[in-house]
Amino acid sequence: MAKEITSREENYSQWYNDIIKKAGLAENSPVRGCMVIKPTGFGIWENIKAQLDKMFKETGHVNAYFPLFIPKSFLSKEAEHVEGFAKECAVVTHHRLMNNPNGTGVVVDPSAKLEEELIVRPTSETIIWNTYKDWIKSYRDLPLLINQWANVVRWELRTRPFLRTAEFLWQEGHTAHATREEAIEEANMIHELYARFAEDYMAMPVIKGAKTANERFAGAEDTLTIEALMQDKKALQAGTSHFLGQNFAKAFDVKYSNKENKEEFVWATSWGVSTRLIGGLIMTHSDDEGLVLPPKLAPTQVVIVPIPKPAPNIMEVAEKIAKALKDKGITVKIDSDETKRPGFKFAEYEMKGIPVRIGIGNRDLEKNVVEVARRDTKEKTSVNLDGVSDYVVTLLDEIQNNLFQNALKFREDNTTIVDNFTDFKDALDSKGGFVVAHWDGTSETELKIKEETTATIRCIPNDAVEEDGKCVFSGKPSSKRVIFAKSY
RNA sequence: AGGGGUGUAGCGCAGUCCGGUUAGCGCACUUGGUUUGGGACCAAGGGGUCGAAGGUUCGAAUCCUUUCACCCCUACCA
Repeated sequence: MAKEITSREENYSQWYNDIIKKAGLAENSPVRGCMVIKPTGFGIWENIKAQLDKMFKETGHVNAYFPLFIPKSFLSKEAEHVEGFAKECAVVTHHRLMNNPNGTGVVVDPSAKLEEELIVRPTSETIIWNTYKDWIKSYRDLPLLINQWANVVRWELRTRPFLRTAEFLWQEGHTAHATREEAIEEANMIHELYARFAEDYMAMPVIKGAKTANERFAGAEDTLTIEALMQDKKALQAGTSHFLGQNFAKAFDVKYSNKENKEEFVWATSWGVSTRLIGGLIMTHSDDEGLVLPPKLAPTQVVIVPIPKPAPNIMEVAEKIAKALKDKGITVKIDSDETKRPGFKFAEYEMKGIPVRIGIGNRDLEKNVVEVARRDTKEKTSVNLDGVSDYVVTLLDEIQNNLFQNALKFREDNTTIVDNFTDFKDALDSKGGFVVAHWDGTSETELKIKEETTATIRCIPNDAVEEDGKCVFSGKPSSKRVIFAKSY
């Protein structure tokens, strides 16, 4: 049978696109850079969302919703912020269409021009801070801990499904605090939360660290990031948490009265993860046979494939197993479609990344067993009927853990520590991955390295050890190593 | 943004150089039958403004002009 998925070795980008298509995650839409997220892809997002939402609520946040459209003037209130986003904003200029007077179709009605143009939110800081201005009067109103689940639009030139799309889904948290320390603590706490989510649920190991000034969010004082390494040895920024200082409070005049009745500007954070995580998920675990999903985020965790040979009780057994699994909180699908042969289904479900497949046929039932196959290693085991559900529960855990360990090993194997620029370039060219080196802390050096190698500083890791060293590029003194990589 | 490539049925493609009946093939789809432990087989069907617009011509998927979209590589990008 013909290979349906291009191998990673042959063409990594094509492999990525093939996975998305063949696993039914998403497809392109008539609008450039926008995609239709199909039920399977959206199912993954729903699981990501459900878990993160729970974690946000557990840490005291509440959800709200702010408008899609933002008055153009809002964006210009924070200088760096406008600089960061102005080039990629969709702008609404009119509010009405009319029949084309010279022919068929519709045209924009020139008489329906808006007084003030609206931009489609590329992120919501401005409209949210404009609102917070009215909500925050006293220290008693703080902290304000709000999250929203929304879509945003950034008019990107070059797009890739999930990784960089013109419209994407995300959550954005926006918090206001009385003190600098409290806001920094909030940004750190969310940073840790993101890392925990990435590792425990996505089975995607991440490096926690701070962005350099060059890579920081437009308008932030400090940007914290989780960085993951993809199978093509490129880094993916998977989630960011920003300490915004008082920049937005000052731009939107958000003040509160403290206990001494003195007016002060509030301190802010914002933080987000997006549907980009799905791209990260694909590129962390999947193989040349198709998608591989960590059990904790798989929309369907187990598929049961009955082999329809004369054995009257096969469906009965399948139903029984399905019920036992559902009782344990596992999502199960029974595929009883008799127009497709079992072999086809096996290949199909592997391509779709369903973590565990259970095959039930005559041969098994004679021995009172079923065949349990795991997607990650493709191993098959005969399991006694009585213990199937317990076995599967344990197996799902094991798969989740195995995926994480494999990804971690991959990252370790592709992390190189270097002490001079020759080795630095060599490591990037011959091996790729994370390159750990001393840096003198200047933007100038960072940009020069970027020019010469295209690699950027992904982050200054939280756990970097203090040590005396020399910048790999300039030779100037450095106190700790940072992570360089080519990135998405 | 530069370079390269591709647009013909839902998907993958042939046909285009050298214009000529009714535009083909594989997969998928529909119906019937035989099958079913790693991508089944037989038979009969349905499905196309040949990416779009304009032009040349008796005649255009094919030639010319314009345009749009997508893919790959390089660059850019939070």
